[in-house]
Amino acid sequence: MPAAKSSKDEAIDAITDVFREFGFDGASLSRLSEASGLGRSSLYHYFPNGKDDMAQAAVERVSERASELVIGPLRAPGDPAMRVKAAAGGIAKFYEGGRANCLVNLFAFGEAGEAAPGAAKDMAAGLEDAFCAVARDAGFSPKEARLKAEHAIVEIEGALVVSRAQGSVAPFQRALARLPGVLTDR
Amino acid sequence: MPAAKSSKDEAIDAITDVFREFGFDGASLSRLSEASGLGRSSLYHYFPNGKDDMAQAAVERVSERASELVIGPLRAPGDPAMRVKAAAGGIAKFYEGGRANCLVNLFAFGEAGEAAPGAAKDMAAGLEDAFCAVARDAGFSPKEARLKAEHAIVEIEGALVVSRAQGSVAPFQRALARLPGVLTDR
DNA sequence: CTGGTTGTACCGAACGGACGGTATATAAGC
DNA sequence: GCTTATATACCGTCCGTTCGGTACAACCAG
Repeated sequence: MPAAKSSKDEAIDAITDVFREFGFDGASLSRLSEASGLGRSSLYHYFPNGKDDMAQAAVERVSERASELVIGPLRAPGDPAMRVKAAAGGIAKFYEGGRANCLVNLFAFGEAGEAAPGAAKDMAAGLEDAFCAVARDAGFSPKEARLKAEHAIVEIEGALVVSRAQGSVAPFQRALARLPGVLTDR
Repeated sequence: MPAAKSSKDEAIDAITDVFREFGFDGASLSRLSEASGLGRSSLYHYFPNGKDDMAQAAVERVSERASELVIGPLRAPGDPAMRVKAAAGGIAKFYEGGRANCLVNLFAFGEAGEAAPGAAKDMAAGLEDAFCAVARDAGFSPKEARLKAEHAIVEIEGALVVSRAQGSVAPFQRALARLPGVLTDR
């Protein structure tokens, strides 16, 4: 099967972009409809529970990309520092070089139900686990590795906030450059 | 002057809390009215330009607190590392131990005009300048100090995001503990 | 092959309600 | 009486959601 993208599939891509740009509240049905090319009621055909369903689909889509781009490289064999460097490249792609926002941050506010923020949190937890495993491979104790993984997530989330506030991706790029040190240096 | 708090002054406190909890879009006039104890008309009496005025007042209020609690200690005389430790205590208070959110992050989304996000950005810039000065006192070049200051802001913003997502202030507390190292260690 | 049924994809219009904001009137303080 | 402050009622707009309905393909009975 050549995977012939369904129109729902394409809609999810568009919807995801809207959520990442405007957050949950800011992603109005009008915007979602326009971006996806589907009428309001068509959206409800695919997502019977409305915005919450759409947000959840967006998180799932984003989680898949995170798995491919970031967690994959982290789990690959090889030198931990090199794996982190590869993952940093994936992170840059994932966040469009620092221009895109993180759903974990975005869905923490607004009227989103429980499902989407929970799923976003799960995705972050998966990422932290992968960071943690790399730190352990670099020789750190489980406790140390867990802290280093948390530190890495903090740097990424913070860099996204700062980059967005300043309108420049430079802080994000610098944070990515720090990442190998954060995770593998004593 | 015993500063006899005006009713507008008290309203700003309440309004600020609402913005910090719900963000710009989430801070509806109903919520702002209820929290401040002022009717709609009174709010518009004090803030003729509506929500944008209120948001700007909130940023100003918050900036004052940041000056007292964080920038003040950073500018005090003494050992740089000690000054950072004192400032970390101020930051903890400022963010209610990690429970409160940062307006720089919150106002970067939603329908806020230009003024409030701009003012929030200015506050962050002031904070970064103060961090930068400490790093220079610790012996770093202007360029190095600037990067360290940015790094410090990144850690704080990121820690707030992670703490909020996880519903625990522990990541924030750990980031604060890292702060002296970030700013003064070679 | 045909006519009818069923299911899927999709749409525009409309709903009730909440939104940010305004107008007018009343009341209190100097 | 004038300014300041607050209440009531209302405005138009947009929100998320639902409704009624169309277009079309697939299936199935005769």
